[in-house]
Amino acid sequence: MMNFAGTLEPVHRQSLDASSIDGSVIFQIRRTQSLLARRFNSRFSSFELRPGEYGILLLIATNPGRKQTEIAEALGVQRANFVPLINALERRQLTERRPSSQDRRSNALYLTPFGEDFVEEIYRAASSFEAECTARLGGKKAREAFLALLARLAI
Amino acid sequence: MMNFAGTLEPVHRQSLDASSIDGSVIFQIRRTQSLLARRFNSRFSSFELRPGEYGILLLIATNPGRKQTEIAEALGVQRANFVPLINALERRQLTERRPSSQDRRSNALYLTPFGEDFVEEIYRAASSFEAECTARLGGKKAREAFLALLARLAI
DNA sequence: TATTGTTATACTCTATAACTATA
DNA sequence: TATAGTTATAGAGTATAACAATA
Repeated sequence: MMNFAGTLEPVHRQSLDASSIDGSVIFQIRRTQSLLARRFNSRFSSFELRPGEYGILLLIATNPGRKQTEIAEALGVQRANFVPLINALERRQLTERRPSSQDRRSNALYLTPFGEDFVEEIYRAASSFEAECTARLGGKKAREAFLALLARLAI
Repeated sequence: MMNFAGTLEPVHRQSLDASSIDGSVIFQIRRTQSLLARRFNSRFSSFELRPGEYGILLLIATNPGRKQTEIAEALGVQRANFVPLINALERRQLTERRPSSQDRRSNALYLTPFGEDFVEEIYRAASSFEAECTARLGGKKAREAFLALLARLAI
């Protein structure tokens, strides 16, 4: 057969030949993303927090008072799927909805004081997680290069 | 608040400030992977083929006669979840299970002749998809660098 | 008419436990 | 006793349609 780095021939050895998928951007990004998500979840298991929920908290922290649709869109989550996520955070007293003064259709989202403390705490854990990623990548320059390549792919 | 590139302050402007998640490896790889998967699926919609199924076909093509567990493990899929995937491919006459001669517990996996033709066909589509990724990344050197960075992250 | 939040629903992907038949 | 394949099940994540309240 073939791979994406060049040509290929059939193989039948002791160890399985995975070069056809190892050289593929779509497969490798899928595998690495999946592994990183598992790593993140196990690291944050004590906080009972998934990457999506942490993203919501971060975005509300840096953008208090925005409506649900705006936060959801920035995260790439559809507004219908955002509802149970924000419900769970609200049930844990981390966030609150306040009726918007300008538009009575929308909810303005805020962190509670407890939520603020919580975000500060998990931010430290997230920073160390990101620092570990930076180390694996090979330093700050490699990290910037990696983020730039991800951004180019996503255009 | 803060982001992973440096320090941050609260913001409240017209457009939402997403720098806290845009500078994060875990969020950016998640977003890009999700976007690429959607792009792949829409590109391959005529083949009714998802990335995982295409991966199975590629691996069987390059490693005919291997047992299910080996193919599943190479893809990072658990053997329990592999069963419905290979069932679907077999129902479409793309692959077949043959009883192993050495070990009657295991199934040796093969492409059917029709499956061989099918893989050749979708390989052309996949190659153009990968070529498009290469172009977005900025050329072959950038692609190699990107795959190397993904591999470092996954260690 | 269009938008915000919501409910309901469905499909994929992933994770775990337990069963059977073989080894 | 361990392994290969299978079944069942449950949890995330994601997608679409439709509704009420409001613009």
